Amino acid sequence: MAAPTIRDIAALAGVSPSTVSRALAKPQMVAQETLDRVQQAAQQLGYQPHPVAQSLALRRTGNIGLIVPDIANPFFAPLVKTLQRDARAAGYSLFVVDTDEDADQEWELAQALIRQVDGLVIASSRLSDERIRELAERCPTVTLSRMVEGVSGVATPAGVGLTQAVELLAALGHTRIAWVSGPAASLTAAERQSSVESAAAGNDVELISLGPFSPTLNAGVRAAELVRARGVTAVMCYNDLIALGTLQQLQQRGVAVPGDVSVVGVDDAALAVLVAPRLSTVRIPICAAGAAALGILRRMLDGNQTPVHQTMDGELIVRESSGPARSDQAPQG
Amino acid sequence: MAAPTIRDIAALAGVSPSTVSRALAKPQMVAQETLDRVQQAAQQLGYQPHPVAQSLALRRTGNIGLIVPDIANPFFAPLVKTLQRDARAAGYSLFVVDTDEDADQEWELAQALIRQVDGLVIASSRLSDERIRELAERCPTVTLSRMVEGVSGVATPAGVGLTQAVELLAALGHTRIAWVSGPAASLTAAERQSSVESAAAGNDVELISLGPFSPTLNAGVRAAELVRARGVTAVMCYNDLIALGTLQQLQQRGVAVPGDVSVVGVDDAALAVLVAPRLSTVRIPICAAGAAALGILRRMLDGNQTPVHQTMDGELIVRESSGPARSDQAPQG
DNA sequence: GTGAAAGCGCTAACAT
DNA sequence: ATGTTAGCGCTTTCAC
Repeated sequence: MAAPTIRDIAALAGVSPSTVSRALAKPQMVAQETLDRVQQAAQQLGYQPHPVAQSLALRRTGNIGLIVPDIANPFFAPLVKTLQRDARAAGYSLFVVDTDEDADQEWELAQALIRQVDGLVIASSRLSDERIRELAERCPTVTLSRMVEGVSGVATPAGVGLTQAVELLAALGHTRIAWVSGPAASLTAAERQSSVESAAAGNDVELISLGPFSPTLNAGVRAAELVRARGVTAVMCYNDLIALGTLQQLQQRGVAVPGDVSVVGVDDAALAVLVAPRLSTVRIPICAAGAAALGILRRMLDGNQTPVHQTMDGELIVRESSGPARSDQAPQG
Repeated sequence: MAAPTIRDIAALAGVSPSTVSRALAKPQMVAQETLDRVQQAAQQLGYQPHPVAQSLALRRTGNIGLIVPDIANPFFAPLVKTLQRDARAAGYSLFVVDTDEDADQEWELAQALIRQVDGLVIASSRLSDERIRELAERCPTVTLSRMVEGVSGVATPAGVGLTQAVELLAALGHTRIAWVSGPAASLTAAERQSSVESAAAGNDVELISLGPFSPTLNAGVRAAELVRARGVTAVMCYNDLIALGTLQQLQQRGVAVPGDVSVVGVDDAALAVLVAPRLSTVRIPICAAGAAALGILRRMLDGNQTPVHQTMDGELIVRESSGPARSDQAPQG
């Protein structure tokens, strides 16, 4: 019943435990004949190496950790999936941790995680630069959608795409645009907001900032009411979830999209094409960026110590939720 | 730079390593004064116990494993999230593994996982009963949305809700209904199909079975075309993802939902309320069932060995994607 | 109440 | 090419 150990198979094969270890890990270091005996014994006993013991001896867990704010967010879910696959292909297991978008919890979890993994990918962290640096000192780390000086990272700024979005809306005749901002604690949110602000300024559009909002559907529903009250003809949202909630609620209220108001999101989550009208959005290449982050991490684990920074810009995907501004718009106060 | 060990803090506190271990794990077993010294030393050095070493010594990892077919599936994502939270609250970490809906990979991953966790929750497994039993023998296991004799599990059959759905559609005048079936390899798919079949038989409705289809949006898009060709007035789908794909594609093709055809899914994923019309669907209480499974698992880890079986039925949630059958429907061959 | 010693299952020098 | 020894960091008898 108890799982067989390396000693059991050593006994059965009539060799020493270390020979078994060698035979299994480095077959070419042992005589063919011994190899056969060992393999046969292992086979016979159904031997499986004990990863915990290996970890302790090797000082290497074979795990890599991934910290995300919200696994259930359709933006992060595909990231988790690709990273798990990529990690596995590289011989690692992925240990995923969901922080519930809470900085303190993120810190706690990271602390715990750090000892059980060989490296860390931290996506959209809410941690301060100092704390991230502290983690990075104790464990090879690469940040995703966040850049910290001295720590490897892959940034995925939405700025380019957001500017494209503002330009598009301006070209379509929108002069007053609402911006539904993200969580106050999120750096990404701050970044996106300032991108939109400067794009608006540069395109002569008046920007009405609403929020902060948590990055959820429900928040979007709430946002929709505020948007309606402001009488804008277009609304840009911190992310697709908010945008979809807004979109849905606007329609519920009889506001036509894009007839009465245009809606633009950020992320290009899978559901963006699922709603009617399909959502125009700034696509963030999160999976590609995640893969890049993993690549950097692997290089670090192979000894390359110098921090690497990389940037992958988002771009606007125009779909049906954006259109020309209503010309018969009610006058504003 | 290297993390402090128990010996470092022992040295600093002027006691032996074993005392440190006791002080940290069982404070009441050491003198108050020693306790203080140890705690202070630990504090000072920023000591964090090494979970891998603890695991090896304690023969207990503090992890529980969760195997899901697809993390990115909006049906499973919330499950992962709740389980992670619940597990953490109970002092465990959750190790999640995505099998990509592949039985072989599931087997491989399970094998690897089993040694790194104290217990296993397997959701919607594609494994054979024998293999699940084999896993259960080696590691406390509870199945979710699947029942295997001799292994604890929480079932979430859709049968009740599917029957309600067929009854509803029949009452609304639908006499020919399409069933878009799930993956051939999935037991859940087989179960649901037979539930629908008997409900159809019992309600005098003709059932057109289509498929198998993979449980994805894209599959639903394909299914929509088949559905159209069959000239039915209602379609029930293996899950919400397929249903949403179908819904979307039908509308794209100018087929009104529910005016021309009614659409019903299974799961009640978060997006079901996000599309227009909102999707009528059989709600599967997956999070509650997951929590129950975790509860059972914890009891097993606390020594309770006898297998527990539990069932949580799905129920129909009626929304706007289902309505009366068209009366002017084209005659069928 | 505390320390010494053994051991969790494996790997890695170091001998031979 | 193989066995012996020591050790990864922690816990736990077993003495004292």
